Parts: sequence; C-alpha cells; structure tokens
Amino acid sequence: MPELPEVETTRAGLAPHLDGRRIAAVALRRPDLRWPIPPEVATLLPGQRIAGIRRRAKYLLLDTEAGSALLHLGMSGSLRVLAPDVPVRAHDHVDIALDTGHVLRFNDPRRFGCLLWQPPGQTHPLLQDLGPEPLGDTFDGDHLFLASRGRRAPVKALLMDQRIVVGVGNIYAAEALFAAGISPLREAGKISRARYARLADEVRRILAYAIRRGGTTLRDFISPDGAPGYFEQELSAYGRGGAPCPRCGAVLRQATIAQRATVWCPRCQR
DNA sequence: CGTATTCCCTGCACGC
DNA sequence: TGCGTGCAGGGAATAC
Repeated sequence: MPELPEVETTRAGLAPHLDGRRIAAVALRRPDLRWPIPPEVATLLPGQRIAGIRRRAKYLLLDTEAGSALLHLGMSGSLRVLAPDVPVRAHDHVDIALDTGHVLRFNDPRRFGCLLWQPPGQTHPLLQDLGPEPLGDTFDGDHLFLASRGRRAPVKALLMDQRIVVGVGNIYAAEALFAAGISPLREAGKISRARYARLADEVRRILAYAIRRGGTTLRDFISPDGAPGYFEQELSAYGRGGAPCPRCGAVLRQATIAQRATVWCPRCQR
C-alpha cells in the first residue's frame, strides 16, 4: 500500500513524464472516489500546462496555472503513465490524457483515495493542519518531545498522528519504534528527549531507505506494472507477530493499538 | 482540547 | 468449487 516512500517514488517516477506537458483531456469514469470529484478537474484542467508535481505528506499535487489537482492514493491507489492503447481495466477511475499521447491513469480498487481541487494561491483544508515532513528540516527529536508533552496516548498513536508528523503509517511506525527500541504501548508524554531524538533519527533513516529502494524498482512509469519496492522480507516487526525477533529471537508480540495491528519485541522494546 | 470509536471499500486468505 | 467471514488500511467524522 502506498505510504510516504511509495508516494514519493510515484512522484519522482511521474515527474519526467508530466513536467511541462499540456493536458489534452480528462476522463472521469466514476464521479467519486472517497469524495465526489469536483467539476474543476474536468472543466479547468484540459488545456492547462503542468507546471510540476509535488508531494505533501501522502498527497500529490499536480500544479497548473488554473489550480492544482490534489490526489491521495488511499491504500490501494496507483498512478501510471501509459501508452494510449493500453485497455482500461477494472477500477481505472480517471484518465488525464497528455499532449504526448500518453495517459496518466488513476486506478484505485478500494476507493480510499481521492481527487480534489485546490484553487491557485489557496491551501486545501486537508493540507491545513498537517505536521512537518519527516525528511524536512523542522522535524527532529525535539519536535516530537515538545509535541508529546501532556499526551497520555501511546507513542505509536502520536507517531501516526498526521498533525504531529506526516507520512508515518502503520508499517513505518512499527519499524521505527522497533529500530529505536521503544515499546509502542509507552505513554507518549513520558518518553525522554533523548529517546525521541533516537526515534526521530530512525523515522528519517527508515523512510529515506525505503524511498531509495522504491526508486530502484519503479524507474519506468510507462509500463503496465511496477510493484512498490519495499519488500516484505526487509521488515523487522510489521506483519511478523509470533515470529522471532530478528535482533534477540524473542517471540514478537501482536496487539491492537489505536485501532491498528501492532507488532513489537517485548524484550528489545521498552 | 485530547482520546477513542466508527466508517468507508474491495481483495484476499481463511475455514467449512 | 463455492460460499461466508474476518481482516487490512488512512484518515475524516463522530462521540465522548
């Protein structure tokens, strides 16, 4: 499923095919994904030149002078640049045809994704309250430490709160907490500054690594497939409940924390 | 305000 | 083989 590294990899893969191109046509096969697709997407985008494609958190913004298309891949969405003769498949909800003849196609079986509109100079409400980028300059251990004071929720919930820091989903929260040796159950407000420094470092390291890996397998976006490059066998904790801890061999525990399946090592993570 | 719960949707892995 | 069931997930909406 697309997490921040997959979204960033998607952005990087699409950019060479989209930058500077003119949009020839927009085809909406479905009027809604998670929310209704606003009319501007179909009425304003055709004829526009693509100034660039940006990422903010797990959102992608396709910028034009008329405004920006705001996309989220949800958990099953994908964007591909395809040759014009590639047949439409199930769940191919939106086509954005380019002047090159290629088509930017949005496929999303579960429709947790969205396609919305952001007028020029405005910030969409969905982007309004987002926290800092984990790979940006303003995210570090002190940020987590200060944001966590007074919080009684488990640290895993804090880490996945997009108002605190963006882009850390269930997989990377589990992996970062494992790497930092912090129990996901620990009360966020009771964790030391030093331990948050370690956690922030691990978040950055793991996300950066995953982006590097994704980048190697998603190079060619003009192709019918291309799976995300973060392979399951590289995960230490996520999805491995009941299996031995890769560091100490103890049986990894699994429980539901903040409504999400969570795996951790009861010996390594305190 | 912070925290917990519910819901959206479909594909897939199960068990019978 | 085919059915039913439960689960997965981001994050907004809702409830406390």
